[in-house]
Amino acid sequence: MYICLMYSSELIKGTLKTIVLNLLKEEGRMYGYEITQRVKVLTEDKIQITEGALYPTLHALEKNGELETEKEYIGKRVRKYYRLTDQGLETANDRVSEFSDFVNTMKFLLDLEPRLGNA
Amino acid sequence: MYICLMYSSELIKGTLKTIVLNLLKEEGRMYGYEITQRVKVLTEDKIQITEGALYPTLHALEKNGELETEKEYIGKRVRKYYRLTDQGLETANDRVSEFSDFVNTMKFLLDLEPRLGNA
DNA sequence: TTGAATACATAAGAATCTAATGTATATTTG
DNA sequence: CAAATATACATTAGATTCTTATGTATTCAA
Repeated sequence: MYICLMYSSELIKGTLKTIVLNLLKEEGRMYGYEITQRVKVLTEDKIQITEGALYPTLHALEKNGELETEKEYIGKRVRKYYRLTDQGLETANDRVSEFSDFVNTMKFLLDLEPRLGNA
Repeated sequence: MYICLMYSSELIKGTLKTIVLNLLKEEGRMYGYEITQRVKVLTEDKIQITEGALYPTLHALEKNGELETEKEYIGKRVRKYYRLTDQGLETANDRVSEFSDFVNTMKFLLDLEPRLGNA
């Protein structure tokens, strides 16, 4: 019996943007460190986003116009909150749809279940 | 409405080994070019494995003892058939289980459906 | 007061893929 | 029958994305 404590990084690759965009869609706004902790808790430690992976991704999404930021000071410590732009919301929806479609195709390919109708 | 002709390469990354190992598990033996064509047909062109991605992966899996090969000549043209070793079969099963588990976690995380019991 | 947690950031290197290129044989089509 | 397409292997430069490590600084708990 196969028990998985944490997914291979290989498997998670490429889903980081999808996860981040969707979390921001649900939560409204979040800051980086908060995202890493939220994902860790929600996935029972199976997906652990490192800061070295997250921050460059957030910066890239912001540069690309999907996210906008506002800084807040908690005492002397700065916190950078991210929220979706209109374009970011579109991208979030597209990414989740694409992932859902992809999973459907993969399940068919891996013979896990018959293909559902999503042509 | 979101229509997807082909998944972003980002999303597919990391699933190549899983796909290859599982196909070989189902088919017994296949050669490289055959794998690319089979995946293309089975996924209705949504996943297209390039040879530049496939051959290095096959070589790595062979080097790692997951696959073994036999050459066959079709006329003058060589064909390299791959099949799973015992270890490769184990890996294939693990990879598919891991993917299935991962999808379950992702669906919960993306709020697509409640988490199923696979702790 | 010292270690852990919070919170940001970057950077070198690894892994994996894309796109291009190369070689050669076989088949189809005009 | 010549030319284009398909079959079948392979490698390589470059891009992307991630891991691991490091750096800075504040806040909180022991």
